[in-house]
Amino acid sequence: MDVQRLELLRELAERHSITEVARATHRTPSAVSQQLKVLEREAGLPLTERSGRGLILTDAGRALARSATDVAVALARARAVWDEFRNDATGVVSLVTFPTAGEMLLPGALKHLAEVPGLAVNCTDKDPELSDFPALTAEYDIVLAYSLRGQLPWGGRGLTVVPLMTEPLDVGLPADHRLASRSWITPADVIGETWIGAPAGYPFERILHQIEQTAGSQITVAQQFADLRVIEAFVVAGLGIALVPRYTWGGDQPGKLLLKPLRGVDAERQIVALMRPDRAERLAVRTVLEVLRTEAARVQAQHALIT
Amino acid sequence: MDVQRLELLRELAERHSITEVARATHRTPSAVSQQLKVLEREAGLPLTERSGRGLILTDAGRALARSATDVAVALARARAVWDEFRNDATGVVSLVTFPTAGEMLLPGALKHLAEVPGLAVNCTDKDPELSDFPALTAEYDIVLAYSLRGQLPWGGRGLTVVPLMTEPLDVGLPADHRLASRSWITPADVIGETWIGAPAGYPFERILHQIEQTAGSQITVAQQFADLRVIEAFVVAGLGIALVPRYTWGGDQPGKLLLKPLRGVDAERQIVALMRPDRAERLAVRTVLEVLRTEAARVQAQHALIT
DNA sequence: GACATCCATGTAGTAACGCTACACACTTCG
DNA sequence: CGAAGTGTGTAGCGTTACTACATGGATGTC
Repeated sequence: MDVQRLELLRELAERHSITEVARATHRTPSAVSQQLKVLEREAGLPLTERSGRGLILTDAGRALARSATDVAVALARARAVWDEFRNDATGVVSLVTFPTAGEMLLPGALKHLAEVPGLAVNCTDKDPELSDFPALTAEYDIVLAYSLRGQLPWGGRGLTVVPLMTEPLDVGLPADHRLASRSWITPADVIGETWIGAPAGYPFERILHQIEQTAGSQITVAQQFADLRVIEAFVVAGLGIALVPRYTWGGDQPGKLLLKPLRGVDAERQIVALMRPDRAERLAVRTVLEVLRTEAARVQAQHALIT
Repeated sequence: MDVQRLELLRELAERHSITEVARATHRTPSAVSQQLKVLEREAGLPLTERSGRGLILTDAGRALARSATDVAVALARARAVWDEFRNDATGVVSLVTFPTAGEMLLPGALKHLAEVPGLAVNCTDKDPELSDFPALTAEYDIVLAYSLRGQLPWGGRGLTVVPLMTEPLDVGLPADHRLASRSWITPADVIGETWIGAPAGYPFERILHQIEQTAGSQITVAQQFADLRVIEAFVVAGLGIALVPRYTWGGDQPGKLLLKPLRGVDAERQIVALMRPDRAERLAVRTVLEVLRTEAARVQAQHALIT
C-alpha cells in the first residue's frame, strides 16, 4: 500500500482520466496505468473498470480513494506541523477567484502577503458560471467561491470550506429613481420594475424568484449580464434596477448609483474558500487563508462604518 | 518527506538506536543511517545528535517523529478500512501478557479466534517486573499490562490503551485462619499478620503500603514471590496471608484457600491492552481486542455468578 | 463505412534509488 | 590497552518507476 500509488488513485477519482492524472502529476499515462495496476494487484480487488474509451472507479476504488484522502491529509498536516516548527510558510499557493471577490479582497490581501518571505501567491480569476467551483480545487490550492445563504452545495464532497464573509445583496437604483429616498426596499416596492439580471445559472436568479414569490407578481428581466460593471452602467443609465453585492460595487460613479437593503428576502451571498482537504493543511495555504479572513473582516467593518 | 523515512525516524524515537531500528526493520544499520541522513537534509534541521557511542533525537527530531506517528496511524486506518471493506481480518498478531492474565483470558480468547480464517495470533508471556510494559509495544502488537486504579502510567506516551477489565485484589487466607468466617476484611483486621508478598517493583507493594497507612501499623512481609502459585501454596500451608487477584487464583486446592474482599483500601488492578497507535488500527488487531474484551467480560460475569 | 482521434495499456530500455558488504572512526567497558 | 559496542562513509548491485514507442479498443465525423 504505497502512499504514492494511493495518491494516484485519489487523483484519478477527481480527474476521471488517466491522461489527466498523468498531466497533473508530470508523468506519462503509461506510468500512471502501471502504478494503478500494481495497486490493484496489492488491493486484491478491481479498482477501475472500462467505460467507453475512458475508465471509471469501481465502488471498491472509490472507497480506497476516500481513505487515500485521509492519508494525504495526515501527511500534509505533518508537513504543516513541521513548517510551523521551523516557522517557514514558504512555497507557492495558487488561487482562483470570481471577479468581484478578487477585486474586493485580493489587492489588500496580497499587499500583506508580500511581507511573508518565500511565499508566492499566484492568482487568477474565472467567471463563476462557466466553472464548477469544486472541480477547480483539483487545479488550484484555494478557490474563492460563493453560494447563497443556507445551502452550501459543496458540503458532502469531502472538500474543506472556510467561510470568509457574508455579503448582503442590495438593490441598485439610479439616483433619480422613485425609490431613491427610501432607506430600505421590500419585494412589494419593486413590483413593475424592470431588472438588469445575471445570465441563467447564476445564483442571483434564485433571489429574483424569491422576490417574485414574496411580492406575488412576475419580474421582468430586460438584460442579462455577467459583468457587474456593465450592470451598474445600465442601472445608472436608468434602464432598470439590479441586485448588487454591497461590498463589491464599483463606486466609479459616486452618487449616481444608490444601494438599498432588501428586506423580506434572504438576500445574502456567502463568500467562502474551497479547498481539497490535504491542501488546506499546508501552512502556506493556511497563512493566505488567515490574511483573506482578516481582509474580509476589514472590508466588512469599513463598510459598516460608512453606512 | 517520504513516509518510509518518517517511519524510520519514528522507530528511532522508540528504540533509541540505529542498530536496533535496523534489526527491527530487517535492514543494515548503514541503510537506516543513510535514509535518516536524507530525511535530515530534506527537513533542513538536524534531527539527531551523538551522545556517547549512540545518538539521541533533537527536539526537532522528536517533533517530526510525533507527526510521523499521525501519518502512520492514518495509513494503518486506511488499511483497516480497506480490510473491513473486503471483510478480511487476515494477518499475524503478536501478543505478550503477564502470566496471570494469560492464564485467565488467552485460552478462551484463542479458542474463539481460531475460527477466524487467516488470522494467526502469536502469544508469549513475560514477567511484569522484568519488563517495562510500554517498551514491549515496540516488539509486540498487543501488550497485556496492568496498573493499579487511578494512575495509568502510560497515558502521555502516545500509546493506545484499551481497558479490558478491573480485577479486585482479595486477601487470601488458609481455611483454618482466624478470619476465615468473615465475609470481608479491613486493614485493621490484619494487624499483626505475616504476609507473603511480591518482589519489590511489583505494584502489589503499593497496596500493602496503603494497608499499613490505613491500619497505622507496620506490615511484616515474610517471603517475596513473583509466581502466584507459589504464593498460594505458602498461604495454604499457613505460612502467611497474601494479596490474590480474585479472578486469577488457581483453584487447585478447592476449599483450602479462601478469598476475602478487602475494604477500606482501593485494592483493584486494571488490566489493559497497550498498543502503538498505528498497530491498534489494524483490523486483525482490533478483532483480537474485541474477543479479549468479551472474554474478560465473560470471566468477570462467571465469577459474579459464583459469589 | 472509412478515418482520425482519443483513450488505456502493453513492451523494451534506462535512470534513479535504496539496499548490502565492507571499512573506518569513535566511545565505553573490562 | 584491547574488545565490543556504536554510527557513518564508499562502492557495487538489484529493484523499481519512469519514458518512449507501439498496440488495441471506443467514439465521433465526413
